[in-house]
This record gives sequence, C-alpha cells and structure tokens, in this order.
Amino acid sequence: MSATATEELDGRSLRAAQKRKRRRRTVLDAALRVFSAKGYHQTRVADIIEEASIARGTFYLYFDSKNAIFHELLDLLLERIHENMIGVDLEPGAPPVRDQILATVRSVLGSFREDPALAKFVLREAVGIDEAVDEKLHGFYSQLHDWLSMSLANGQRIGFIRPLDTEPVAWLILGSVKQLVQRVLEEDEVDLDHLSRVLLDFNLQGIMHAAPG
Amino acid sequence: MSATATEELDGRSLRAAQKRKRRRRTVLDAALRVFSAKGYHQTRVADIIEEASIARGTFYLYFDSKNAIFHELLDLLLERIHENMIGVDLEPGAPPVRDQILATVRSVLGSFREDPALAKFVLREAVGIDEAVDEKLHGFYSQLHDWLSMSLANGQRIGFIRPLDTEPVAWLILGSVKQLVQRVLEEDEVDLDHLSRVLLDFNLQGIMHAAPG
Amino acid sequence: MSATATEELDGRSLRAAQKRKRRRRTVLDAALRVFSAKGYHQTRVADIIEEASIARGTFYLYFDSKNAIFHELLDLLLERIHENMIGVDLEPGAPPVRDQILATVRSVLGSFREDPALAKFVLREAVGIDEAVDEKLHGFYSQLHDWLSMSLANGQRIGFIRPLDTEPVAWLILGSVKQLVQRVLEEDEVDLDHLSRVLLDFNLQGIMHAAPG
Amino acid sequence: MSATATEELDGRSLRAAQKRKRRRRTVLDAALRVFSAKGYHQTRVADIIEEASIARGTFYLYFDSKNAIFHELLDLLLERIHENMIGVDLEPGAPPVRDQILATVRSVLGSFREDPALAKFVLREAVGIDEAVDEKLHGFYSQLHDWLSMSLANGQRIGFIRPLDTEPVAWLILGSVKQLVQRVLEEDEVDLDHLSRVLLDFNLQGIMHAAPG
DNA sequence: CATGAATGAGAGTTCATTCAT
DNA sequence: AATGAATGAACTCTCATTCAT
Repeated sequence: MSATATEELDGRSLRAAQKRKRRRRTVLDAALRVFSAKGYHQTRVADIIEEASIARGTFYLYFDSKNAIFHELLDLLLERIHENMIGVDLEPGAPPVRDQILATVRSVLGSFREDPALAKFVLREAVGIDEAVDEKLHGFYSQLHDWLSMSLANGQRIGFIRPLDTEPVAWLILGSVKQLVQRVLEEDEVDLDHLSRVLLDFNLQGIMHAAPG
Repeated sequence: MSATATEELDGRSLRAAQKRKRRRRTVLDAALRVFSAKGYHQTRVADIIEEASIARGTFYLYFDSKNAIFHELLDLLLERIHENMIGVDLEPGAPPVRDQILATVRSVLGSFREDPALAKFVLREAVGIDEAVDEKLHGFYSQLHDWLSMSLANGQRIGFIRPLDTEPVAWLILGSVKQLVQRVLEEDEVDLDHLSRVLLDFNLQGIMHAAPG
Repeated sequence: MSATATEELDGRSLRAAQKRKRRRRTVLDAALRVFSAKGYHQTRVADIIEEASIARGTFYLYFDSKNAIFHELLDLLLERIHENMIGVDLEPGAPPVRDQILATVRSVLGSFREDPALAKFVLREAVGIDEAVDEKLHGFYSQLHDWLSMSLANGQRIGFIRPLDTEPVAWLILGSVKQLVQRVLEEDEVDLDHLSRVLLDFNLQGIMHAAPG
Repeated sequence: MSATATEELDGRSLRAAQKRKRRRRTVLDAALRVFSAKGYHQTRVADIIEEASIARGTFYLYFDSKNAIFHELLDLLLERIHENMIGVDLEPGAPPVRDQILATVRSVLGSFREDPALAKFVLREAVGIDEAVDEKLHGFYSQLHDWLSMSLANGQRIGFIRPLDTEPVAWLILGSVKQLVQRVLEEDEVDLDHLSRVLLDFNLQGIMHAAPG
C-alpha cells in the first residue's frame, strides 16, 4: 500500500511537474506574443497574464519578474537561432558551396518568416531595456560575426573568397542580412527564393559588373 | 530719444530671444546626452534637468513633455543626417564615380564618429518608444532606401552597375552601412579610411574573386 | 465532493465579492466625509486614502480617479434624495393635503439633518468643479422644479392653489427650501417640527395677513 | 525751480497714482470676468494676466496673490450690493409699502441682470475656496437676513405682516430671492416686471387662495 | 499550487510665486 | 514700474511586486 502510495505520489508529482512545465511554456509563449506586439516597455505584466489566462500571483510563481521572463525568452530564442545555423561542407563530393550557402540563407529567411514574433523580438524590441540585455544581444551578434569571419577565412584558404579584411566584411554581411530579415517581416508578400538569391549574389559579387579578366 | 528707447527695447528683447534660444539648445544638448547614455525609458525628466542644470518647471517652459523633446531631437538629427548626404556627380569631367562614393562614405562614417551620441541615439535608442517615433524612423530609412534604389537604377543606366533587383539590394546596402556605423561607434580605435574602402569594395564587388572574363 | 469544491469556490468568490463591495463602500464613505469637510479642491487623494486607511494604489483599484469617485458620490446622493421625495395623494379619503405636505417637508428636513455630510456635499461643495458636475446638479434641480411646477398645476386644477405662474413660483419654493435646509445644517439645535410648519405656512400663505374676504 | 520740480513731481506722482489706480481697476475687472466665467479653481493667474494684458510680474505688483485679488473682488461686490439695498419708508405720505418693495425687488433683479458676472461670482463661484471666503459670504447673508428679519418685525408692529417667526421666515425669503436671481441669470429672455410681481406676490401671499374672511 | 486584492515607490506634469533685468 | 523667465513644491496616477486566503 505504501508502495502504491509512493507510486501514486511519483505519478502525481510527475504529472504535476509536467503540468508545471506546460504552464511555464504557456506563459512564455504568451509573453513572446505580447512583447513582440508591443515591445518591452509598452508591455504590462497585466497584458502577459491576460494573454496567458493566469492570475497575477501565478506569474510570479513561475518567473521572478517581468525582466526575468524577458531574459529567459531572449536566451531561448538566441539559442534557437544558433541551432538553425548550418555550416558549409567543404569535403570533396559535397554540393557546390554556392548551393549550400543558398540553402542556408533560404532556410534562415524562411524560419524568421514563419515565426515573425521571434524575429521582431530579437531584432527590434530587445533594445534599450537593460545593460544585461544589451550585452546578451551584443554577445550573440559577436558570435555570429566571429562565425562569419572564420568562414570567410576558410573560404579564402580554399581560394573561394578573394583577399579581404574578414573582420569588417563579416559585419557588413551580417548587417545586410539583418536588414533583409527586417524587410521580410514588414512586407506581406515576398518571394523568398528570389530574395535569397539576391542576397547571395550581392554578398558574393557586390553590385558591379564582374570585372573582365 | 524715443528711437533710443525703442532700440533699447528691441535690443533687450533681441537679447532675451537669443538667451531663450541658447537655453533651449542647452536643454536639447543635455537631453541628447542623457538619452544617448541611458536610452529613452531609463531617462527620467529629473536626469535631463540635472544634466542641464535647470529647475523642473523650466524644462516644461521649453518643451511640452519628455516625449516632445525626444521627438524634437529625433527630427533635428534625422535632418542633420539628411543634409550630410551628398549625391554623385555623373557629369563628364567629374571625378571618378568610385572616388566620389568613397568620399561620401568616409564623410558619413566620420560625422557619426565625431558625434557618437547622435548616432547612438538614432541607431539604438529610438526604438519601441512610440508609434510616432517608429513611423518617423521608418520614413527616414525608407527615404534613404529610395535614394539608394534610385542611384542604383541610374548606375545601371550608365552601365556602371550590373543588372540587379534594385529594391532589395538597396536594403542590403543600407543594412551593411548601418551595421558598420554601429561598429565604428563601439570600437575605440578605427581606421576610417581603411573601413571606408572595405565598405565600398564589399558593396561594389562582394566577396568573391572577380570572375575571369 | 466536486459539488463541495464548487460550493467552496462559489462561497469564496461570493465572500470576496462582498468584501470588495464593503471596501468600495468604505472608501466612498471616507471620501464623502473628506469632501464634505474640506470641499473638492482642498481634498487630496492622500486625504481620502488616509481617512479610509488604504494604500494609494488601492484607491485606484476601486475608482478611476478623484473626479470619478466624486461623481459616483454625487449620483448616489442625488438618487437618495430623489427616493425620499413623496408625492401628494389626492384620492378621496386621503389625509388632508396640508398634513401630507407637512409630513414630506418634515421628513426631508430630518433626513438632511441626520446626514449633514450628504447635504453639505450636495448643497455647497459640488460647485465649480466640473462642467459635468454643474450639469448634473442643474439637471437635478430642474427635475425638482418640474415636479414642483407640476404639483402646483395639479393643485390649481383641484382649486387648492390660487392662479399663479407655476414656473417661477416653483423656483421660489425650491429656493426657500434649499436655504432652510442649509440653515438647519448650520445651527446646532433646531425644532424641526416648528420649522416645518413655518416653511409650510410661508409657502402656502406668504407673510401677509390672510386677506379678508 | 525747486518749486517747479516739486510741482512737477507732484503732478507726476499724481498722474502716476492715477495710472496705478486705473491699472488696478483694469486687472480687477479682468479678474472678475475670468472668475465669473470659469470659477476660482479653473482660473489660472495666466488667464487673468492675459485678459488684463499685463505681464506676470505686474500682477503681483498690484495684488499679493490670486487669493487676495479674489477677496478684494468679493469685498467690492458685496459692498456694492449692500449699497443698492433700499429701506422701506413707513412715514405717512410715503408711497404704499407694496409699491416700495416692488420697486426694490425690481431694481435688485435688474442690477444683477445688468452685471451677470457680479451675480454669478457671488452666487456660484465663491464657494469652497477658503475658510475666509466662506465666512465673508456667511456674514454677508447673515446681514441680509438680519435686515430682512428686522423689517419683518417692523412690518408686524405696523400690522402689515401677520404674526410669524421672523428668524426662519427671513431665511425663506432670502432663499427664494437668491434662487430667482440665479434663474434670471441663466435664462436669456426674462420679463423682469412680471417676475418681480410674482416674487412679491409669492412672498406676501404664498401660493394659497386668500382665505375668505 | 493558485488567486487577485493590496501595496507604495516613483513617475510626469502643473502652476502660484519670485526675482533679475 | 514693468517684465517674463525661472523656480520647485505639490499633485494625481501607474504598475511591478507581495501576500493573505
């Protein structure tokens, strides 16, 4: 009987833990929606709890503060973007580099387009909130930059990329991508395939005619 | 004698008006400093009046509200940036197009570097404050974009620019410039001449080797 | 068991609702006391919350603003006065008209005397606050006037009242009553029965000797 | 020469004093207009100085404070009303008492009608401003009441007035007059002669048919 | 664990009054 | 005497967080 009780308790606490997790998730989702729509400062805790259909106190049962839930969201999203980043396979037999990059670009643009809240959140609303937020974003973009910079260096080594100062160029590429993502979010109908190709061509060849040999 | 009196009055009111203008300017400068350093929401009216060394009520003598002074600053700065933009001279006998663009780029980067508060303000803090602010910034960047887009079209007509979709490419260029400006602000020592050349080369030729004829 | 749970919940929320209502009432009462004592403009929200022994925020939990609670009080009190007004029964077999009116007058004077705050509030403090307040009071007195005017017309029809211009006379009666009420509030010891009779006699017969046939 | 100088000074200071007096009067008039239109609390010092076309500081050259100018106005107006009050001449050979009273009533109503600002000011706005204002008004009405009460007593002595409790009846009369004055101010077209007669008849005979001998 | 009423520090703004010119 | 820019105390209202139930 005590076994049963224990089992029951285990089962109960397991279910409880799951329920807790689900609740947390519900609130996080709600918060993401509201933060994306109104921005951090325009968002009241009241908005979040209403969107999540929970009571005021419940919010503080799952999160320490409005600021804390924001940070948690930010971490989550930056991590998710990280995971979606695909490296370029330079092994012999791999698809052409250009095609690989094109696929990556296409996938990144598409994923932002699918979850605009996420992108809006990271690109626009997470600014001017906090020293800590600023640092986090800064670190994130630095990582992207470093990865790009390294990729450029690799490309140079195999002769795919011309000699250039990889540091600033990585920033330039990053900037152009960020801007395009932002545009993609604002326009209703976009041809992702076309845009991906334009983005790639621009970054690869710039705007000039290929110089004649 | 009445003339003198009138003159005196004029002189007095003139001096008063000048003083008023100077005061306004003092407050605007102080506000720019504080907004740039702390962001809009972290900035209290108390911070501004302390920075400007004026009394609480004096602030409201010159500006309607915290929001109003922010908008005035924004207008001022966007206008200033506008004025610094130089077109490209295509007349025969003009300096080479590439040199002209290079000079513009160099001047833009330099002016931001000279007044970092200005740049920080426009690029970072003016987000998520207000519908009106968002629209203003949006409009500003749209204008920049349209100007770029048109310039690209012109370049195509004279054969300087390869065939490409000017609309998205203009956004890409804009994005890369914005990002570089942001970096320039964050780093202590930068070689503006070098960066300007890198920026230009990147946008003109991309990152690939010039394709052999 | 689920029934019990539901009942408990119902009971809980019921008790909560009751408590809420009691709280509201407490604040309203406190506000009435303070407004009556100091007038609208001398009253600070701080005074009300102190009198009600609640926190600053709590006040705004129950009322939108200082102005709103004032309006609610005003509505409440005007309504209460309305309810206390008794019509005259002209049916055969009813008590003599004079006695009926006397009873009404006595009851009105008495009710004001019992709750001086109420009367002070309506008669003195609710002036010069707001366009809306002015209109509300104006409307209230207009209603009283119209009711009086109509009663006079009815009295004329049954021959109880002499021919006269009912419109202005209704205002005269109203004015005399208002003034007496105000006096009743200011004096410590009053003989309500005596005053009621004096009021009635004055309004019925004026101050002259009954004209000899 | 010193004489001339003195004379000149005298003349100058005289003219200056006159100008000062005129200025004061201008400001007082302006204040009366604004106070009457908007009420004490809605009136800003800015409103008064704009209406009077003087500078902010000038206001405080002539009056100690917003409160002070209000009190001065109040005193002025109460005094003016006092002066307009005419006693009843009971000497043999004087016009009939009823006619004398009628003339007084007519004149009082007419004077209020001619200067509505004055009346509005005294009857409506001067409430809930100040302990001192309250006392002043209270004293004023007490005087009116005492005068009325005494007149009633006199009337009783000569047999013109029936036996009644003069104290409360004086308040009733006062109330009816105040109310009528207030109405006269609010309506656009009024027949003052008719209203005066109605007022008199009401106060003299009430609303009942004269009791048959 | 869930609730939502209660809290109070702190924000922006107003306006009567002062004072240097 | 006249001006009007400057002052700052005092006000109302907001909202993230707490806590008794």
